[in-house]
Amino acid sequence: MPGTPKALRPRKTPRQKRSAATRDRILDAAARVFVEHGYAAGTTNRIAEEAGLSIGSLYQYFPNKDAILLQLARRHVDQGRRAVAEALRSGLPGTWDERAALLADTALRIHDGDARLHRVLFEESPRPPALLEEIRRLQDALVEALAELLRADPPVRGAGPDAAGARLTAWFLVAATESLTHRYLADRPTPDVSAFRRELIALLTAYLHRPPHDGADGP
Amino acid sequence: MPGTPKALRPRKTPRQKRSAATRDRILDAAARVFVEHGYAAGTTNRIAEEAGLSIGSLYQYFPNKDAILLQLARRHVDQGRRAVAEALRSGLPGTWDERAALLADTALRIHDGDARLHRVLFEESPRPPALLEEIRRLQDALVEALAELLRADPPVRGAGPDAAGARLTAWFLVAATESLTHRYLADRPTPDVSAFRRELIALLTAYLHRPPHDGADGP
Amino acid sequence: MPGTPKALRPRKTPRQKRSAATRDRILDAAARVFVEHGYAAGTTNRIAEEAGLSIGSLYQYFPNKDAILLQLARRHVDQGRRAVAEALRSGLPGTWDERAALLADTALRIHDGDARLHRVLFEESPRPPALLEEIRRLQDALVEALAELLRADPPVRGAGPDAAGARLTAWFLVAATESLTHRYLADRPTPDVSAFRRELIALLTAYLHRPPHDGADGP
Amino acid sequence: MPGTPKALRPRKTPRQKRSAATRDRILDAAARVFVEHGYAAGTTNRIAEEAGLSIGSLYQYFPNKDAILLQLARRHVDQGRRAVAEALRSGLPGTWDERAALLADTALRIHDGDARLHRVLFEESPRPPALLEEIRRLQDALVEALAELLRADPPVRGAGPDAAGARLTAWFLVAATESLTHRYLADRPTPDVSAFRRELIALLTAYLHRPPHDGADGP
DNA sequence: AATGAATGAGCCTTCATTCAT
DNA sequence: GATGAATGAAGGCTCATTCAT
Repeated sequence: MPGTPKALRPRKTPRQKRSAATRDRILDAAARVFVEHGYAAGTTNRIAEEAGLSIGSLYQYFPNKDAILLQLARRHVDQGRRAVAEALRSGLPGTWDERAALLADTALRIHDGDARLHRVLFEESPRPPALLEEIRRLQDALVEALAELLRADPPVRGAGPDAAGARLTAWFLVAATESLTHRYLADRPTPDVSAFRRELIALLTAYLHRPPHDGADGP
Repeated sequence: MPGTPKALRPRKTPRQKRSAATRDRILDAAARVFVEHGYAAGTTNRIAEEAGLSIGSLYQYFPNKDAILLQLARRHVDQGRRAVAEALRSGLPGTWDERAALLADTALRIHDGDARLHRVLFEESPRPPALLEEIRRLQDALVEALAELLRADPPVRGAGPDAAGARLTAWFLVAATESLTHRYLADRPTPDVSAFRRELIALLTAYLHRPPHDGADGP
Repeated sequence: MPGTPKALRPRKTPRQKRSAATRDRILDAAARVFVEHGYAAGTTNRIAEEAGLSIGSLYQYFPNKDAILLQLARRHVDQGRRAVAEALRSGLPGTWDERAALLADTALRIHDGDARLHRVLFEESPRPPALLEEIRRLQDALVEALAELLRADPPVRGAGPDAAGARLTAWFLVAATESLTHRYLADRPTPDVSAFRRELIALLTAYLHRPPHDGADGP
Repeated sequence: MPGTPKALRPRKTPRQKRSAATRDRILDAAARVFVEHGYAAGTTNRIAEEAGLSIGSLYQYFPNKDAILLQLARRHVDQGRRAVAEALRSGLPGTWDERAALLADTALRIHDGDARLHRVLFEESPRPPALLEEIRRLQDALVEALAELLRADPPVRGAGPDAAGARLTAWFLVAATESLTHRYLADRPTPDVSAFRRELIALLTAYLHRPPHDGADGP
């Protein structure tokens, strides 16, 4: 809009910027409060106080407590999505070992410092089905992409897995990576992250390169 | 106990027996209520009703809601402990593949039908540090026993892991088994339990038999 | 249940009696509070206090504020129904003049001392459709009965009104009686109730005995 | 006003004019909002929005919510006053039958389309005593004027009512007209307005022409 | 020991009103 | 004068816990 006097234009821009900033302040405060107290004991008043706002203001930005949680979860999921996208941006590495490392590193990057929040968001709180669906979609996309890759470029020569097998293997890769990272961050069996990382990659690659199944099993 | 003179039987026993039975009834009721409603919405009144008691009576058996939760969790942990003990009673299998299968089966047995309760108990509720400590001790014992076994009978010839390495590997075995079982029960990527079981065992054995690490790693 | 020991039987009876008494205490308190403050400002805490109970107890008897209002309204409607039924019990008087007097007296009896409450209940508060329906049914029944009577025993010789006319006339009788009684109790244009009563009856009988309509009208 | 030198035109007028226009816009908005949502749920923010103003601006025109209500009520009363005045402007009709028709028509005109607002203003909201007084004064004036007319020109030959009687009769005329109109608009026992009008006029005229009272009454 | 009515702190949320820009 | 973000008192309601019977 050239020609419009500068003084007349902004009008809403600074407000919206500030507004967005306040929203984020509330979300950050909520994250901290939920992490410390859990969902049930993370009261809206506490969140408002933590955010340095009155309770009334908080409710001008979010219609209710669950909306805060939902937004927080969405933000979290988005960060995950972005992390995955970014990891893939520069092209997938050529070997499965490198790919396993990438998986581990991405998981570590996503969850570092956020494991407790993740837990509150996705396990302890009332998650609306819409969010659940969104999460599942994200995970499914990842699993599906990995399964496709497993089929196109089988890590074990000769024994390309069938469709269902590839998907299950992909699910195991994703689930193991994420669950173990979570658990590591909660448990800290070693204070040494790189030791954990190395071991996780070892697990993933061993699993990927496992010799073909001979069919014998039983309790 | 026929033949025992009435007057000699301990006065308190029947009461205590009934008392213990009532406690258990309350705990069972609490388990059902927590599973259905979660911790926060699992009110003491609901528990009392489910147990077929008045709320007043419930409070004669437990000083407060958290005590119920604590007891429930302890019972759950005990069941885990017993399951592990029982698994070992008849002697450990001779091969690591069989041991991996035992691990997987025990995890499935412990959590089947109880995953939601487990979740409520250990993720959604305010867990007192004492309980956390207890859980950790149990897990540590398991991890330590496995580590010991790894050292005494290394699955990979020639390359016996050092002490710390053995413990980390043991932690991975336990954590992967439990986490993946959990996740499977929540996600159900396959409706077929035995497919999951087979794959989990494959993962564990592949990890156990992995070729010695060559030291090269990095992002 | 003859033979049942007296001491074992009552058990619940006294409780229920007390329970019902408490309900009534709450309703009475609510009536007073609503009359004094109106619906919006008649807070549940105020009602509880007026009833000499804690807020928690109040909510053990009613699930929410509207339920209190609804119950109060129903009680009021029931009283009206009973008043009407009772008025008719001893048989309807034989002349329309006496019937008009009965109508007026019943209205006065129903509303005396309750006009403000009536207003709060039926005009100022959120009335659930169910209640509205109930009220309307009661009024319709009354109107319909009167219309039937007007047809069977026309107050004006020769000019029996048609069906629709009878119903409209009946509606006017009922509405005028009730509305004017209400208004009188709110306005008190005369402190003398019997003067009002006389005039109301005069209005009703004049209306009943009005000469047949000649069809000419217009603004 | 062409020709008036700019410098001479009163500075304040345009502002005051605009100010008055804004006030009216707010009142109109309030009327709509109150009609749709009732008093309690008719929030000031909603009113401001409906008026196309910011909440801050609204508070520059009215000190608080009740002031809006008061002003609205006053405007409503004024309209009533004006309607009555206008009805009388062209001279009172010569017969009581025509006067009854005028009464009915005026009531219908005043309330048509406004019954809900009337209700909110005068029954559902906290009316300050000052307003109540004003309303009562207006009604009293009307009643008094009618009473005077009844005395000066008694509808029933020979039996001119005494002072108190005339006032009571006048009150009945006004109250019946208004109450029944209200009730009709809320109840709609006939969808046909003209049928209602005819019947109302019949009631009023029958009442006016009632044969003199013979003094006998009783319960 | 059992019962369940009673308690009240505290939660989420609304909305009239103020005030910095 | 206008704006709308900020405020916080207050309301409806829940639920762990107590206590008279």
